[in-house]
Amino acid sequence: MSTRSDRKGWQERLTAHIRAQGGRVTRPRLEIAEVFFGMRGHPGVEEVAAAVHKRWPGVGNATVYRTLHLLSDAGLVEARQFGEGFARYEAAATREHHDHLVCTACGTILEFEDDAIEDLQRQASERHGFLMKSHRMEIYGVCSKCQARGSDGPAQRHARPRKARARR
Amino acid sequence: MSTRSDRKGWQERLTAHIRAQGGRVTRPRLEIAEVFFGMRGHPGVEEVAAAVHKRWPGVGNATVYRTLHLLSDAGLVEARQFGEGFARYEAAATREHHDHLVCTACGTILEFEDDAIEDLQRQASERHGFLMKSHRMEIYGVCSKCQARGSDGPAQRHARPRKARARR
DNA sequence: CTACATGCAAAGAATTTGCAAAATA
DNA sequence: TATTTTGCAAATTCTTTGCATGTAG
Repeated sequence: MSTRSDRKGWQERLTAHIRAQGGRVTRPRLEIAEVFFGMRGHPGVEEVAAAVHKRWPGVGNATVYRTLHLLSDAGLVEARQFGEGFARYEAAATREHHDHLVCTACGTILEFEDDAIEDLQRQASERHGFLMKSHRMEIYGVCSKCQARGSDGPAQRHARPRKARARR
Repeated sequence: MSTRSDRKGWQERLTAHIRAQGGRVTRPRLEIAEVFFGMRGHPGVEEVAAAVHKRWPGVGNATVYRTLHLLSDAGLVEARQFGEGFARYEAAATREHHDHLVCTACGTILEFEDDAIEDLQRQASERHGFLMKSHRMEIYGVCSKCQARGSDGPAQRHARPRKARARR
């Protein structure tokens, strides 16, 4: 059953959300959403903005930030923090809930779900009197490809953030 | 057994680490470590700096940042990201491993450990061919006190970061 | 027409870095 | 004394905001 926001419905869902707030369904908003939902992976704002500019030059970065927030408010998108010092976004509610496996060597991010862990998290919350609202979990390690390739090396995530490739 | 870095050993461990790098055991470094290990909770750099200044005015913030990194390299401290847009630190290796329960109403951070979850995380990693190096998990919700007090409200963590109380 | 949205540039916040002066070994 | 550190301020990086102009409804 149902809290679906798959590749089809974002248009209507977004329009509904905007109208509900007395807002306006504008060209840039639709363009940015269009591009975002066409992307794979967990792009950062910068990546989204670049993709948008490729198809619709003239759209300002501030609007990309603002629209991503809008999509987040609409529940169509979720912000993630992988400890890199900037936010990454992903389409929301693709599945019930999922966590991430982040390869510290190549940066690949795999998604996975585990109901047993979900249950234990809920139990742990209750054990401490918490009313669980949400949770996040990331496992950092080396993916099979990098293990085979023997590259345990670079792309240090975790710990000391804000240093990932500079780009200005 | 033994990867202990409790209230006693940080002095020697830090000194050893510094000397091993051909570095110097300086006044500010010891002062900052002293203050940090005397603090409770998961202070952000700002809080650490404030506490340091109270006892040793004249220490620059840059040095606090640099020393916290040093402590991290020495394995005495761990950086955490609770999605607030800034890093929090905690003394490392107090226990085997633990996760966090973050109250979205009052900001309290509780620690807990759960071996069963640890096991499942390892299993999930293996299932996807990952060599797990580390992992982090946070549960966001409302703590018992806030539930009783009926405050589900403010202190929005998660999602839209970088907006938490401004202080300059 | 009128309120909301956009773009641009400036403002902010957290963190890093350059450099001359200070301190350690 | 030779280097490493420190402090301060300036620079960076990501994100938010102010404001004049553009535009959906």
